[in-house]
Amino acid sequence: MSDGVDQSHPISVPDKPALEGLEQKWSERWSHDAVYAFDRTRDRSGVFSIDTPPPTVSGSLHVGHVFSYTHTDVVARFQRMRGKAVFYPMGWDDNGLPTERRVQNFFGVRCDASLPYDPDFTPPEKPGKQPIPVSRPNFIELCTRLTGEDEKVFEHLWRYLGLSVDWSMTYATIDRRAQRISQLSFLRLLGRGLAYQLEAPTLWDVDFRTAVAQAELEDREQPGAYHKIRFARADGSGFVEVDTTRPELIPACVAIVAHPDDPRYQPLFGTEVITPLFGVRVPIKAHALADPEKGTGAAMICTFGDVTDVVWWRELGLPVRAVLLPNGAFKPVAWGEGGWQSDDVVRAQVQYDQLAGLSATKARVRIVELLTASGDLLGEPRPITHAVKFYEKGDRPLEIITSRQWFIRTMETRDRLLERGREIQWHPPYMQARLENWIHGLAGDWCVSRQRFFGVPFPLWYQVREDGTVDREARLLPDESRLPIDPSTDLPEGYRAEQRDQPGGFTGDPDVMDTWATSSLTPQIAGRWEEDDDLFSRIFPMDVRPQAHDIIRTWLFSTMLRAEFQHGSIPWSNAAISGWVLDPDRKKMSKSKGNVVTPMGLLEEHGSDGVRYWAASGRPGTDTAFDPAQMKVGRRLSIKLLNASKFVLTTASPTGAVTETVDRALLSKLAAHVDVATRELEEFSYAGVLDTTEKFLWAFCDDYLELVKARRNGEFGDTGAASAITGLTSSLSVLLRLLAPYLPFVTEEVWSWWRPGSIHLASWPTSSEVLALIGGARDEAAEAVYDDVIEALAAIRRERSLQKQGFKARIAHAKIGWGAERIARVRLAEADLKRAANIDELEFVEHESLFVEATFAPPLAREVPA
RNA sequence: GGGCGGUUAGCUCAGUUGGUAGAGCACCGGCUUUACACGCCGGCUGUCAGGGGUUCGAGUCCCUUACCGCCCACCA
Repeated sequence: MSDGVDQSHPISVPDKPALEGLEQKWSERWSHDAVYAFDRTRDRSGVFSIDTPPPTVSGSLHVGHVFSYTHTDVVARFQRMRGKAVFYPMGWDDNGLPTERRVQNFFGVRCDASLPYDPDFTPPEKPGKQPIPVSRPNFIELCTRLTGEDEKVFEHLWRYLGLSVDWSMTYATIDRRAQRISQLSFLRLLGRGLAYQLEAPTLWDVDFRTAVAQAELEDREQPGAYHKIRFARADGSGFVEVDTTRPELIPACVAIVAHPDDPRYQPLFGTEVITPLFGVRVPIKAHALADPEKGTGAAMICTFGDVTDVVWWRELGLPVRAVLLPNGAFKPVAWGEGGWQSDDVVRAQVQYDQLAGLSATKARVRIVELLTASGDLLGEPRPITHAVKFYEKGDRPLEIITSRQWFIRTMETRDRLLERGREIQWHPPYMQARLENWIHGLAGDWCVSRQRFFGVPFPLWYQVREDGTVDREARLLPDESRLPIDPSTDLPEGYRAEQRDQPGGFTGDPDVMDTWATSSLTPQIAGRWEEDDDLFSRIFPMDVRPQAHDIIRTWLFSTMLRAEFQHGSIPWSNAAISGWVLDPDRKKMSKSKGNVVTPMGLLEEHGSDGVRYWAASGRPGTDTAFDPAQMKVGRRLSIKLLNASKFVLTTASPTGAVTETVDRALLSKLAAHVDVATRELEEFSYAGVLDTTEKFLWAFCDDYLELVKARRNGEFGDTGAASAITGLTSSLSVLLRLLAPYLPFVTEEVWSWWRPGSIHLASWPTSSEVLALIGGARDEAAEAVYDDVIEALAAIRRERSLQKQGFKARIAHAKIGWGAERIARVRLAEADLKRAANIDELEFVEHESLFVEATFAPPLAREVPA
């Protein structure tokens, strides 16, 4: 054999092999022996690099993680055995809102960015009723502390599952390196004009009080109601009726719009109406986005009720009349001289003051009362259900609020990214459509700033004018060598701490980056871009990005964007998209649905190999049902492997030339299987390979083992025995290595009985290695014999079953009828067949189709020892 | 409304370039057989979602309908 190991290693097979404890035993050994250490001396062509998804540590790991990370690990182990140096880091996504929320609840604190750092702060033992305000640096310390503990739990689970990660290369999305690279990349984009700051209407979560990006939206069906409102025409000639679901935004109304071809409104374009309650004159405008079918065909444009309002506002050149504060409450407004204009400022003030301070929901109730009283609400509100945009982590509908935010230019790069998407090999291929779909639907540049705390700060300051206002154009940028920096504590070059927030001084940018602004740089972070360029050149562009399909629009897309900007290339050559784990009732598994299956419990119950077996049977991109039955099957396969190995290795010598037809056939078939398996694994088709290899192993046990058992034990002489022993041990070695990526624990255990070193560093089997044992080529004649022998054996077994005879019952005389050619073939393995079928005398007769007659020896014969 | 998947045995799913429908689980029957009873042997199970077309021949290719799921859009 050419698996590159010492043949003289002593063999030691346990009496009662078992799976229990293998996870503990081997995960410790692998760690101790650094089996999965990345060899950074290899050049790019000798490396297989993986852009591991960093799991969110503030959530808990669930079955879905075990599922998809197993897929990646199978591929990693395959590539390692193929001889690649596998770059397989683990990252932790500990940055962002989920962590903030967890820290707030866990410690009972609240971040107040205006407070100074308190180096002696310790959180209370138990969180109090009132959250304690802490400074941003203190808050970040608490975040770091909590995520550090979470990460230990995660790492333990991953090791127990058997992920072949190089744990010395772990990163976190909030660690110094991730911060430095995020800030460095941002400054470079800023320098090239690819990042810019703009005051503009932005999607805004009023609870988190932050801007959010298009990619973080989701629609939710919400109850609402159409309110028919009348607007008096300014010339007194009647009313214009408008249906709205947001009557509370009437004070924010800046125009009425209808479709340019709508004959009902054509005569009115260019005229004015007066808003009810507030008496504001607003124009009637024409715009193609207005839908004559909706409501009355005339819509109220407010600043801002939804994203269409923003389009109308921009394209029609309308003024801003914003009423909402960042916390979602109606802001105070002064009407009249120097304030907002109205035909009746006294009334407007009286009406508006009843809304000021209220949330949108409460204001809606109040304004309906006011409109009813004034007679401007026509009829009853008509309840409807409609989709409303939410921040995916939020609880209240998004508002649109004008604020100053950082953006990364994406719109002009869209076509380039579509091309780049076609350079990537997608697994499965149809997932590429998700990316294209998303890119085609992009509505604007990527808003990357968040008004939060636990994230990567924007690395810059602004000058404060002598009048105390901030000059946003007078940016103070740090030297790249200082990164990472926190502008809330670090100082811009040439300034003193006392000048912070003082007239003539400076102030730090208060925002942090969107979590995807950091996550989009995982290849650069893991590969230590601009820190260890030698390493980076050996792993980038990476080989594969494994991820789920729901974050193609966020993580996959943004990573491609950053790689395009930073390197002018794709970030990886393959995208391996995993599906979800579904409940038995076909719903996505989630904690909120009360699926309390913990991964560790599963691993302990079914064994890591059993769980991995289930996971690896899920094909790329395909949602897979959570199925403990499959884990049991995997466990049985593992046990089978232990027992079959025990049988084979109990007599592992002397080996010799593979002379017997049955042995030659098995090896010939195995060689063909190895070729297919290798080709498919190169294409990430791990599930099919597991399926076919499992079937091969099962047939190996049930048929081949039974056929050669007696011969192996020496019943037909030394030559036949040596042939069988070579066939058995060689194919076992190959089968173990084929299964090693899937069942790393049990295969390692068996390997340790007879081979030195780890199976996971052994070479992947090749067909030439196997064929070398039978003269270097497939033996198709032997394979044909084998197929016929198996068919005959099955027929004999069927006959035995029909006669309700146990295996110990000897067949004194058997007659097989079959075609002449097939009889001739079976005769080439007659001795093996007779012994496997427990036949004393075997007679062949020519017959067009296969039949078997069996005369069993009298029951007395059962007592005769074989 | 646009896009993408899916629909095959009671369940979970395979079915490569068209060529007599498969596996595992479940179920039923038999078997203590020196690797394994966590096992072995055997058996039962189908209008391949519906309709139409191409073909000597369609689960497979084309058209169409229905249903399920996901992504996106719609939010007056």
